[in-house]
Amino acid sequence: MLNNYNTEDKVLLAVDCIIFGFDQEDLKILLIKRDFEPEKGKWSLIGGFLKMTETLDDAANRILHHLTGFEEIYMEQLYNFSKVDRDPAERTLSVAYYALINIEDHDEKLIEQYSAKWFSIDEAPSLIFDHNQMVQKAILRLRRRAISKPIGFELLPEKFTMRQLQKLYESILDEKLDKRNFINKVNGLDILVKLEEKDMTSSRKGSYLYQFDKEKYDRNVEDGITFKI
Amino acid sequence: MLNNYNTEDKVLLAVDCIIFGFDQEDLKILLIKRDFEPEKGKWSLIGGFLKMTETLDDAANRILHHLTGFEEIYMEQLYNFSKVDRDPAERTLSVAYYALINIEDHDEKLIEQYSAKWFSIDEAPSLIFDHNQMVQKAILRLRRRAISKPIGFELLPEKFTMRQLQKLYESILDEKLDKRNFINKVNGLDILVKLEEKDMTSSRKGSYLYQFDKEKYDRNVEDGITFKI
DNA sequence: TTTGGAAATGTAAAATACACACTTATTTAA
DNA sequence: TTAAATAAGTGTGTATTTTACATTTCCAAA
Repeated sequence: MLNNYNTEDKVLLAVDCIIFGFDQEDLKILLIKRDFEPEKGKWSLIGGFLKMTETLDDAANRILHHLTGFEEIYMEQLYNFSKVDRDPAERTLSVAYYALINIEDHDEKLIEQYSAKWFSIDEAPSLIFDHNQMVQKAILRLRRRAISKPIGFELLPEKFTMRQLQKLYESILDEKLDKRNFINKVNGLDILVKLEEKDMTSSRKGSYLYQFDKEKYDRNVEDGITFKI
Repeated sequence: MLNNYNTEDKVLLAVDCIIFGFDQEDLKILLIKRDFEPEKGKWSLIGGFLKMTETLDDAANRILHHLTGFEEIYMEQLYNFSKVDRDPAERTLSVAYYALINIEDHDEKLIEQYSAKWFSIDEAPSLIFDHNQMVQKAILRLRRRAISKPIGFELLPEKFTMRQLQKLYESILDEKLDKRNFINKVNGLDILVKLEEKDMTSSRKGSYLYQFDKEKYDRNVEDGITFKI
Protein backbone atom coordinates (compact mmCIF):
# COMPACT_ATOMS: atom_id res chain seq x y z
CA MET A 1 0.00 0.00 0.00
CA LEU A 2 1.88 3.02 -1.23
CA ASN A 3 1.04 6.62 -1.67
CA ASN A 4 0.58 6.22 -5.35
CA TYR A 5 -2.36 8.49 -5.83
CA ASN A 6 -1.32 8.98 -9.44
CA THR A 7 -1.83 5.43 -10.50
CA GLU A 8 -5.34 5.25 -9.08
CA ASP A 9 -8.44 5.48 -11.22
CA LYS A 10 -10.54 8.60 -11.25
CA VAL A 11 -14.26 8.55 -11.84
CA LEU A 12 -17.14 10.85 -12.63
CA LEU A 13 -19.36 11.45 -9.66
CA ALA A 14 -22.97 12.37 -10.29
CA VAL A 15 -25.40 13.66 -7.70
CA ASP A 16 -29.04 12.71 -8.26
CA CYS A 17 -31.86 14.16 -6.23
CA ILE A 18 -35.15 12.65 -5.23
CA ILE A 19 -37.32 15.69 -4.62
CA PHE A 20 -40.38 14.97 -2.53
CA GLY A 21 -43.44 17.16 -2.38
CA PHE A 22 -46.93 16.78 -0.96
CA ASP A 23 -50.05 18.10 -2.66
CA GLN A 24 -52.55 17.62 0.20
CA GLU A 25 -53.34 14.19 -1.07
CA ASP A 26 -50.33 12.27 -2.26
CA LEU A 27 -46.63 12.13 -1.75
CA LYS A 28 -45.02 13.19 -5.02
CA ILE A 29 -41.64 13.28 -6.66
CA LEU A 30 -40.36 15.75 -9.18
CA LEU A 31 -38.99 14.21 -12.37
CA ILE A 32 -37.56 15.62 -15.54
CA LYS A 33 -37.70 14.49 -19.10
CA ARG A 34 -34.13 14.09 -20.25
CA ASP A 35 -33.24 16.26 -23.22
CA PHE A 36 -29.86 14.73 -23.87
CA GLU A 37 -28.32 11.37 -24.60
CA PRO A 38 -28.08 8.72 -23.36
CA GLU A 39 -31.74 7.88 -22.72
CA LYS A 40 -32.97 11.15 -24.19
CA GLY A 41 -36.71 11.59 -23.80
CA LYS A 42 -36.96 9.29 -20.80
CA TRP A 43 -37.88 10.37 -17.32
CA SER A 44 -35.18 10.70 -14.73
CA LEU A 45 -34.24 12.25 -11.45
CA ILE A 46 -32.69 15.63 -11.60
CA GLY A 47 -28.95 15.45 -11.29
CA GLY A 48 -25.58 16.85 -12.16
CA PHE A 49 -21.91 16.22 -11.68
CA LEU A 50 -19.77 16.98 -8.71
CA LYS A 51 -17.28 19.75 -9.34
CA MET A 52 -13.73 19.75 -8.08
CA THR A 53 -14.31 22.65 -5.72
CA GLU A 54 -17.49 21.61 -3.98
CA THR A 55 -18.67 19.04 -1.47
CA LEU A 56 -21.47 16.62 -2.28
CA ASP A 57 -23.84 18.71 -0.18
CA ASP A 58 -22.80 21.76 -2.16
CA ALA A 59 -23.48 19.94 -5.40
CA ALA A 60 -26.88 18.74 -4.26
CA ASN A 61 -27.77 22.26 -3.13
CA ARG A 62 -26.61 23.73 -6.40
CA ILE A 63 -28.68 21.25 -8.39
CA LEU A 64 -31.76 21.76 -6.24
CA HIS A 65 -31.44 25.50 -6.32
CA HIS A 66 -31.09 25.44 -10.05
CA LEU A 67 -34.37 23.61 -10.53
CA THR A 68 -36.47 25.02 -7.73
CA GLY A 69 -35.05 28.45 -7.10
CA PHE A 70 -34.88 27.65 -3.39
CA GLU A 71 -32.03 27.87 -0.97
CA GLU A 72 -32.10 26.10 2.38
CA ILE A 73 -33.89 23.00 1.26
CA TYR A 74 -34.04 20.08 3.64
CA MET A 75 -31.81 17.45 2.18
CA GLU A 76 -30.04 14.28 3.17
CA GLN A 77 -27.45 12.10 1.53
CA LEU A 78 -28.83 8.68 0.81
CA TYR A 79 -26.47 6.26 -0.84
CA ASN A 80 -23.78 5.90 -3.41
CA PHE A 81 -24.80 3.80 -6.41
CA SER A 82 -21.83 2.30 -8.13
CA LYS A 83 -22.72 -0.48 -10.53
CA VAL A 84 -20.00 -0.48 -13.12
CA ASP A 85 -22.24 -0.11 -16.14
CA ARG A 86 -25.02 1.92 -14.55
CA ASP A 87 -24.43 4.74 -16.99
CA PRO A 88 -23.74 3.30 -20.43
CA ALA A 89 -21.94 6.42 -21.56
CA GLU A 90 -19.14 6.36 -19.04
CA ARG A 91 -18.14 4.98 -15.66
CA THR A 92 -20.11 7.19 -13.35
CA LEU A 93 -21.04 6.72 -9.74
CA SER A 94 -23.99 8.55 -8.37
CA VAL A 95 -24.61 9.79 -4.89
CA ALA A 96 -28.34 10.02 -4.32
CA TYR A 97 -29.81 12.74 -2.15
CA TYR A 98 -33.40 13.19 -1.17
CA ALA A 99 -34.95 16.57 -0.56
CA LEU A 100 -38.21 17.76 0.94
CA ILE A 101 -39.87 20.87 -0.37
CA ASN A 102 -43.13 22.66 0.11
CA ILE A 103 -44.79 21.93 -3.19
CA GLU A 104 -46.95 25.06 -2.99
CA ASP A 105 -44.31 27.65 -3.46
CA HIS A 106 -42.01 26.16 -6.00
CA ASP A 107 -41.19 28.04 -9.14
CA GLU A 108 -43.60 27.09 -11.94
CA LYS A 109 -41.43 28.64 -14.58
CA LEU A 110 -38.34 26.72 -13.66
CA ILE A 111 -40.31 23.53 -13.56
CA GLU A 112 -41.62 24.18 -17.07
CA GLN A 113 -38.27 25.23 -18.34
CA TYR A 114 -36.81 21.86 -17.46
CA SER A 115 -39.87 19.89 -18.55
CA ALA A 116 -40.18 18.74 -15.00
CA LYS A 117 -43.32 17.24 -13.59
CA TRP A 118 -44.69 16.08 -10.28
CA PHE A 119 -45.73 12.44 -10.05
CA SER A 120 -47.49 10.61 -7.27
CA ILE A 121 -45.03 8.02 -6.11
CA ASP A 122 -47.23 5.16 -7.19
CA GLU A 123 -47.95 6.65 -10.59
CA ALA A 124 -44.42 7.61 -11.48
CA PRO A 125 -43.05 6.36 -14.77
CA SER A 126 -40.15 4.00 -15.02
CA LEU A 127 -36.89 5.90 -14.78
CA ILE A 128 -33.50 5.65 -16.43
CA PHE A 129 -30.49 3.80 -15.08
CA ASP A 130 -30.90 2.87 -11.43
CA HIS A 131 -33.09 5.82 -10.59
CA ASN A 132 -36.08 3.67 -9.65
CA GLN A 133 -33.92 1.96 -7.09
CA MET A 134 -32.87 5.34 -5.76
CA VAL A 135 -36.47 6.39 -5.36
CA GLN A 136 -37.31 3.20 -3.52
CA LYS A 137 -34.45 3.71 -1.13
CA ALA A 138 -35.45 7.33 -0.63
CA ILE A 139 -39.00 6.38 0.27
CA LEU A 140 -37.79 3.90 2.85
CA ARG A 141 -35.38 6.41 4.32
CA LEU A 142 -38.03 9.12 4.39
CA ARG A 143 -40.35 6.75 6.21
CA ARG A 144 -37.81 5.95 8.87
CA ARG A 145 -36.84 9.58 9.30
CA ALA A 146 -40.35 10.96 9.34
CA ILE A 147 -41.39 8.89 12.32
CA SER A 148 -38.39 9.86 14.41
CA LYS A 149 -37.57 13.39 13.32
CA PRO A 150 -39.92 16.30 12.69
CA ILE A 151 -39.07 16.59 9.03
CA GLY A 152 -42.60 16.15 7.73
CA PHE A 153 -43.22 19.84 8.24
CA GLU A 154 -40.76 20.58 5.45
CA LEU A 155 -43.36 19.21 3.06
CA LEU A 156 -46.22 21.35 4.37
CA PRO A 157 -47.00 25.04 4.15
CA GLU A 158 -46.05 26.98 7.26
CA LYS A 159 -49.61 26.84 8.53
CA PHE A 160 -51.45 23.57 8.22
CA THR A 161 -54.39 21.69 9.66
CA MET A 162 -54.21 18.52 11.69
CA ARG A 163 -55.94 16.76 8.88
CA GLN A 164 -53.27 17.84 6.42
CA LEU A 165 -50.56 16.64 8.76
CA GLN A 166 -52.30 13.33 9.16
CA LYS A 167 -52.76 12.90 5.42
CA LEU A 168 -49.11 13.68 4.93
CA TYR A 169 -48.08 10.97 7.36
CA GLU A 170 -50.55 8.55 5.84
CA SER A 171 -49.03 9.10 2.43
CA ILE A 172 -45.47 8.81 3.70
CA LEU A 173 -46.16 5.68 5.70
CA ASP A 174 -48.60 4.33 3.15
CA GLU A 175 -51.16 3.36 5.77
CA LYS A 176 -54.36 4.76 7.23
CA LEU A 177 -54.08 6.28 10.66
CA ASP A 178 -56.78 6.80 13.24
CA LYS A 179 -57.77 10.46 13.53
CA ARG A 180 -58.08 10.58 17.29
CA ASN A 181 -54.99 8.60 18.02
CA PHE A 182 -52.99 10.67 15.60
CA ILE A 183 -54.11 13.98 17.11
CA ASN A 184 -53.56 12.71 20.63
CA LYS A 185 -50.09 11.64 19.73
CA VAL A 186 -49.16 14.83 17.94
CA ASN A 187 -50.53 16.96 20.76
CA GLY A 188 -48.59 14.88 23.21
CA LEU A 189 -45.39 15.84 21.43
CA ASP A 190 -45.95 19.45 22.39
CA ILE A 191 -44.26 20.91 19.34
CA LEU A 192 -47.17 22.59 17.58
CA VAL A 193 -48.73 26.00 18.11
CA LYS A 194 -52.47 26.14 17.58
CA LEU A 195 -53.38 29.38 15.83
CA GLU A 196 -56.60 31.40 16.11
CA GLU A 197 -56.95 31.23 12.34
CA LYS A 198 -58.97 28.61 10.59
CA ASP A 199 -58.65 27.06 7.19
CA MET A 200 -62.06 27.40 5.53
CA THR A 201 -61.32 25.66 2.26
CA SER A 202 -62.10 22.14 3.28
CA SER A 203 -65.24 22.40 5.35
CA ARG A 204 -68.04 24.66 6.42
CA LYS A 205 -66.97 24.51 9.99
CA GLY A 206 -63.39 25.30 9.13
CA SER A 207 -60.40 23.75 10.87
CA TYR A 208 -57.77 25.30 13.05
CA LEU A 209 -54.36 25.96 11.62
CA TYR A 210 -51.21 24.89 13.40
CA GLN A 211 -47.56 25.78 13.13
CA PHE A 212 -44.48 23.78 13.93
CA ASP A 213 -42.56 25.34 16.80
CA LYS A 214 -38.94 24.49 16.18
CA GLU A 215 -37.70 26.13 19.37
CA LYS A 216 -40.08 24.13 21.48
CA TYR A 217 -38.90 21.01 19.68
CA ASP A 218 -35.24 21.89 20.26
CA ARG A 219 -35.94 22.43 23.94
CA ASN A 220 -37.63 19.04 24.09
CA VAL A 221 -34.61 17.44 22.48
CA GLU A 222 -32.35 19.00 25.09
CA ASP A 223 -34.63 17.63 27.77
CA GLY A 224 -34.31 14.19 26.22
CA ILE A 225 -37.90 14.12 25.02
CA THR A 226 -37.95 12.35 21.72
CA PHE A 227 -40.15 12.84 18.70
CA LYS A 228 -41.95 9.65 17.72
CA ILE A 229 -44.97 9.22 15.51
CA MET B 1 -27.58 20.74 -19.21
CA LEU B 2 -25.78 18.93 -21.97
CA ASN B 3 -24.24 15.56 -22.32
CA ASN B 4 -20.81 16.93 -21.85
CA TYR B 5 -19.37 14.15 -19.78
CA ASN B 6 -15.93 15.11 -21.03
CA THR B 7 -15.87 18.51 -19.49
CA GLU B 8 -16.84 17.22 -16.05
CA ASP B 9 -14.36 16.78 -13.24
CA LYS B 10 -13.17 13.36 -12.24
CA VAL B 11 -12.17 12.50 -8.72
CA LEU B 12 -10.39 9.87 -6.73
CA LEU B 13 -12.73 7.75 -4.70
CA ALA B 14 -11.43 6.09 -1.58
CA VAL B 15 -13.19 3.41 0.41
CA ASP B 16 -12.50 3.43 4.14
CA CYS B 17 -13.66 0.66 6.43
CA ILE B 18 -14.64 0.78 10.06
CA ILE B 19 -14.09 -2.79 11.19
CA PHE B 20 -15.91 -3.66 14.38
CA GLY B 21 -15.07 -6.54 16.62
CA PHE B 22 -16.10 -7.64 20.09
CA ASP B 23 -13.73 -9.19 22.61
CA GLN B 24 -16.28 -10.38 25.20
CA GLU B 25 -15.96 -7.08 27.00
CA ASP B 26 -15.74 -4.11 24.67
CA LEU B 27 -16.70 -3.09 21.21
CA LYS B 28 -13.51 -2.58 19.26
CA ILE B 29 -12.32 -1.20 15.98
CA LEU B 30 -9.36 -2.27 13.93
CA LEU B 31 -6.95 0.51 13.01
CA ILE B 32 -3.69 0.63 11.13
CA LYS B 33 -0.62 2.72 11.50
CA ARG B 34 -0.08 4.47 8.22
CA ASP B 35 3.24 3.70 6.60
CA PHE B 36 3.02 6.26 3.84
CA GLU B 37 2.56 9.96 3.40
CA PRO B 38 0.58 12.04 4.05
CA GLU B 39 0.17 11.53 7.78
CA LYS B 40 2.67 8.67 7.91
CA GLY B 41 2.86 7.07 11.34
CA LYS B 42 -0.60 8.17 12.37
CA TRP B 43 -3.50 5.84 13.01
CA SER B 44 -6.19 5.51 10.42
CA LEU B 45 -8.96 3.35 9.14
CA ILE B 46 -8.05 0.77 6.62
CA GLY B 47 -8.83 1.89 3.12
CA GLY B 48 -8.04 1.87 -0.52
CA PHE B 49 -9.11 3.33 -3.81
CA LEU B 50 -11.99 2.33 -6.01
CA LYS B 51 -10.92 0.73 -9.25
CA MET B 52 -12.58 1.37 -12.57
CA THR B 53 -13.91 -2.15 -12.86
CA GLU B 54 -15.46 -2.68 -9.46
CA THR B 55 -18.42 -1.48 -7.46
CA LEU B 56 -17.98 0.16 -4.09
CA ASP B 57 -19.11 -3.05 -2.40
CA ASP B 58 -16.47 -4.91 -4.41
CA ALA B 59 -13.84 -2.45 -3.30
CA ALA B 60 -14.84 -2.68 0.34
CA ASN B 61 -14.78 -6.47 0.13
CA ARG B 62 -11.40 -6.45 -1.53
CA ILE B 63 -9.97 -4.19 1.15
CA LEU B 64 -11.48 -6.20 3.98
CA HIS B 65 -10.37 -9.48 2.51
CA HIS B 66 -6.88 -8.15 2.09
CA LEU B 67 -6.55 -7.28 5.76
CA THR B 68 -8.54 -10.04 7.40
CA GLY B 69 -8.34 -12.92 4.99
CA PHE B 70 -12.12 -13.32 5.22
CA GLU B 71 -14.69 -13.47 2.52
CA GLU B 72 -18.36 -12.90 3.25
CA ILE B 73 -17.96 -10.26 5.85
CA TYR B 74 -21.06 -8.39 6.96
CA MET B 75 -20.70 -4.92 5.60
CA GLU B 76 -22.77 -1.86 4.91
CA GLN B 77 -22.14 1.37 3.10
CA LEU B 78 -22.27 4.28 5.48
CA TYR B 79 -21.74 7.66 3.97
CA ASN B 80 -19.76 9.67 1.45
CA PHE B 81 -17.32 12.13 2.93
CA SER B 82 -16.52 14.90 0.54
CA LYS B 83 -14.91 17.90 2.18
CA VAL B 84 -12.80 19.50 -0.51
CA ASP B 85 -9.54 19.47 1.42
CA ARG B 86 -10.14 16.34 3.48
CA ASP B 87 -7.07 14.70 1.97
CA PRO B 88 -4.30 17.26 1.66
CA ALA B 89 -2.56 15.31 -1.07
CA GLU B 90 -5.31 15.38 -3.64
CA ARG B 91 -9.05 15.86 -4.06
CA THR B 92 -10.35 12.57 -2.79
CA LEU B 93 -13.78 11.60 -1.65
CA SER B 94 -14.21 8.67 0.63
CA VAL B 95 -17.06 6.26 0.94
CA ALA B 96 -17.11 4.84 4.44
CA TYR B 97 -18.18 1.26 5.04
CA TYR B 98 -18.55 -0.48 8.33
CA ALA B 99 -17.98 -4.18 8.79
CA LEU B 100 -18.67 -6.64 11.55
CA ILE B 101 -16.33 -9.53 12.14
CA ASN B 102 -15.87 -12.23 14.70
CA ILE B 103 -12.74 -11.01 16.41
CA GLU B 104 -11.79 -14.52 17.50
CA ASP B 105 -10.91 -15.97 14.17
CA HIS B 106 -9.19 -13.16 12.37
CA ASP B 107 -5.78 -13.68 10.91
CA GLU B 108 -3.11 -12.62 13.42
CA LYS B 109 -0.39 -12.60 10.81
CA LEU B 110 -2.21 -10.29 8.48
CA ILE B 111 -2.98 -7.97 11.34
CA GLU B 112 0.69 -7.82 12.27
CA GLN B 113 1.79 -7.45 8.73
CA TYR B 114 -0.20 -4.25 8.40
CA SER B 115 0.66 -2.99 11.89
CA ALA B 116 -3.00 -3.14 12.65
CA LYS B 117 -4.38 -3.10 16.15
CA TRP B 118 -7.70 -3.46 17.90
CA PHE B 119 -8.84 -0.53 20.05
CA SER B 120 -11.80 -0.24 22.34
CA ILE B 121 -13.94 2.45 20.84
CA ASP B 122 -13.48 4.75 23.77
CA GLU B 123 -9.74 4.25 23.90
CA ALA B 124 -9.04 4.65 20.22
CA PRO B 125 -6.43 7.20 19.23
CA SER B 126 -7.23 10.25 17.20
CA LEU B 127 -7.31 9.39 13.51
CA ILE B 128 -6.22 11.10 10.33
CA PHE B 129 -8.41 13.23 8.08
CA ASP B 130 -12.11 12.81 8.86
CA HIS B 131 -11.78 9.24 10.05
CA ASN B 132 -12.92 10.05 13.59
CA GLN B 133 -16.12 11.40 12.14
CA MET B 134 -16.53 8.22 10.14
CA VAL B 135 -16.16 6.11 13.25
CA GLN B 136 -18.72 8.20 15.10
CA LYS B 137 -21.19 7.81 12.30
CA ALA B 138 -20.51 4.09 12.11
CA ILE B 139 -21.22 3.65 15.80
CA LEU B 140 -24.53 5.44 15.50
CA ARG B 141 -25.48 3.40 12.46
CA LEU B 142 -24.46 0.15 14.14
CA ARG B 143 -26.58 1.08 17.13
CA ARG B 144 -29.65 1.70 15.02
CA ARG B 145 -29.13 -1.47 12.99
CA ALA B 146 -28.35 -3.72 15.89
CA ILE B 147 -31.67 -3.07 17.59
CA SER B 148 -33.72 -3.75 14.49
CA LYS B 149 -31.76 -6.39 12.59
CA PRO B 150 -30.03 -9.49 13.93
CA ILE B 151 -26.57 -8.35 12.94
CA GLY B 152 -25.06 -8.56 16.40
CA PHE B 153 -24.40 -12.24 15.86
CA GLU B 154 -21.82 -11.33 13.22
CA LEU B 155 -19.65 -10.10 16.06
CA LEU B 156 -19.93 -13.27 18.15
CA PRO B 157 -18.58 -16.76 17.76
CA GLU B 158 -21.07 -19.21 16.34
CA LYS B 159 -21.92 -20.48 19.80
CA PHE B 160 -22.34 -17.95 22.55
CA THR B 161 -23.91 -17.54 25.95
CA MET B 162 -26.76 -15.23 26.79
CA ARG B 163 -24.40 -13.27 28.93
CA GLN B 164 -22.07 -12.71 25.99
CA LEU B 165 -24.94 -11.59 23.84
CA GLN B 166 -26.07 -9.20 26.52
CA LYS B 167 -22.58 -7.78 27.00
CA LEU B 168 -22.33 -7.29 23.28
CA TYR B 169 -25.53 -5.29 23.19
CA GLU B 170 -24.50 -3.33 26.24
CA SER B 171 -21.29 -2.34 24.54
CA ILE B 172 -22.99 -1.47 21.29
CA LEU B 173 -25.71 0.56 22.94
CA ASP B 174 -23.38 1.88 25.62
CA GLU B 175 -25.85 1.21 28.40
CA LYS B 176 -26.47 -1.40 31.05
CA LEU B 177 -29.32 -3.78 30.41
CA ASP B 178 -31.31 -5.81 32.88
CA LYS B 179 -30.41 -9.48 32.67
CA ARG B 180 -33.90 -10.89 33.06
CA ASN B 181 -35.54 -8.42 30.76
CA PHE B 182 -32.86 -9.00 28.17
CA ILE B 183 -33.23 -12.75 28.24
CA ASN B 184 -37.02 -12.55 28.20
CA LYS B 185 -36.87 -10.30 25.20
CA VAL B 186 -34.37 -12.39 23.30
CA ASN B 187 -36.27 -15.60 24.02
CA GLY B 188 -39.43 -13.91 22.88
CA LEU B 189 -37.84 -13.32 19.49
CA ASP B 190 -37.64 -17.05 18.94
CA ILE B 191 -34.52 -16.95 16.79
CA LEU B 192 -32.03 -18.76 19.00
CA VAL B 193 -31.38 -22.44 19.45
CA LYS B 194 -30.42 -23.47 22.96
CA LEU B 195 -27.71 -26.12 22.80
CA GLU B 196 -27.01 -28.93 25.23
CA GLU B 197 -23.44 -27.73 25.53
CA LYS B 198 -22.29 -25.38 28.21
CA ASP B 199 -19.53 -22.85 28.31
CA MET B 200 -17.47 -23.63 31.43
CA THR B 201 -14.95 -20.82 31.21
CA SER B 202 -16.85 -18.22 33.11
CA SER B 203 -18.35 -20.09 36.03
CA ARG B 204 -18.44 -23.35 37.85
CA LYS B 205 -22.02 -23.92 36.98
CA GLY B 206 -21.38 -23.26 33.34
CA SER B 207 -23.79 -21.48 31.08
CA TYR B 208 -25.73 -22.80 28.15
CA LEU B 209 -24.58 -22.00 24.65
CA TYR B 210 -26.94 -20.68 22.02
CA GLN B 211 -26.85 -20.38 18.28
CA PHE B 212 -28.53 -17.92 15.99
CA ASP B 213 -31.04 -19.71 13.76
CA LYS B 214 -31.13 -17.72 10.56
CA GLU B 215 -33.82 -19.85 8.98
CA LYS B 216 -36.12 -19.35 11.91
CA TYR B 217 -35.46 -15.65 11.69
CA ASP B 218 -36.21 -15.58 7.96
CA ARG B 219 -39.46 -17.42 8.56
CA ASN B 220 -40.39 -14.88 11.21
CA VAL B 221 -39.69 -12.07 8.79
CA GLU B 222 -41.99 -13.65 6.24
CA ASP B 223 -44.66 -13.89 8.90
CA GLY B 224 -44.23 -10.22 9.61
CA ILE B 225 -42.65 -10.80 13.01
CA THR B 226 -39.99 -8.17 13.50
CA PHE B 227 -36.74 -8.31 15.36
CA LYS B 228 -36.52 -5.62 18.02
CA ILE B 229 -34.17 -5.38 20.98
C1' DT C 1 -19.71 -30.69 53.22
C1' DT C 2 -19.27 -26.08 53.01
C1' DT C 3 -18.55 -22.09 50.34
C1' DG C 4 -18.14 -18.89 46.55
C1' DG C 5 -19.69 -17.24 42.31
C1' DA C 6 -22.11 -16.95 38.28
C1' DA C 7 -26.47 -18.84 36.03
C1' DA C 8 -31.21 -19.20 35.83
C1' DT C 9 -35.74 -17.78 36.54
C1' DG C 10 -41.10 -14.90 37.06
C1' DT C 11 -44.31 -11.44 38.32
C1' DA C 12 -46.48 -7.16 39.34
C1' DA C 13 -46.80 -2.25 38.12
C1' DA C 14 -46.44 1.35 34.84
C1' DA C 15 -46.43 3.23 30.48
C1' DT C 16 -47.70 3.09 25.93
C1' DA C 17 -50.38 1.86 22.01
C1' DC C 18 -54.67 0.78 20.12
C1' DA C 19 -59.58 0.46 19.09
C1' DC C 20 -63.54 2.78 18.73
C1' DA C 21 -68.42 6.59 17.89
C1' DC C 22 -70.78 10.52 18.84
C1' DT C 23 -71.37 15.67 19.11
C1' DT C 24 -70.44 20.28 17.26
C1' DA C 25 -70.15 23.98 14.09
C1' DT C 26 -71.37 25.90 9.97
C1' DT C 27 -73.30 26.50 5.33
C1' DT C 28 -76.62 25.74 1.91
C1' DA C 29 -80.90 24.27 0.19
C1' DA C 30 -85.63 23.41 1.02
C1' DT D 1 -86.66 29.12 9.67
C1' DT D 2 -85.59 24.82 9.46
C1' DA D 3 -83.47 20.75 7.88
C1' DA D 4 -79.72 18.46 5.78
C1' DA D 5 -75.07 17.82 4.69
C1' DT D 6 -70.25 17.81 5.74
C1' DA D 7 -66.02 17.81 7.97
C1' DA D 8 -64.05 19.04 12.65
C1' DG D 9 -63.37 17.96 17.16
C1' DT D 10 -63.11 15.20 21.16
C1' DG D 11 -62.20 10.83 25.41
C1' DT D 12 -62.10 6.36 27.41
C1' DG D 13 -61.48 1.66 28.17
C1' DT D 14 -58.56 -2.35 26.71
C1' DA D 15 -54.55 -4.67 25.24
C1' DT D 16 -49.83 -4.76 24.77
C1' DT D 17 -45.31 -3.63 25.92
C1' DT D 18 -41.90 -2.18 28.90
C1' DT D 19 -39.83 -1.81 33.15
C1' DA D 20 -38.41 -2.79 37.83
C1' DC D 21 -36.90 -5.97 40.82
C1' DA D 22 -34.64 -10.66 44.32
C1' DT D 23 -34.12 -15.37 45.10
C1' DT D 24 -32.80 -19.95 44.16
C1' DT D 25 -29.87 -23.32 41.67
C1' DC D 26 -25.92 -25.44 40.23
C1' DC D 27 -21.23 -26.78 40.31
C1' DA D 28 -16.34 -26.96 41.50
C1' DA D 29 -12.94 -26.18 44.66
C1' DA D 30 -11.40 -25.81 49.21
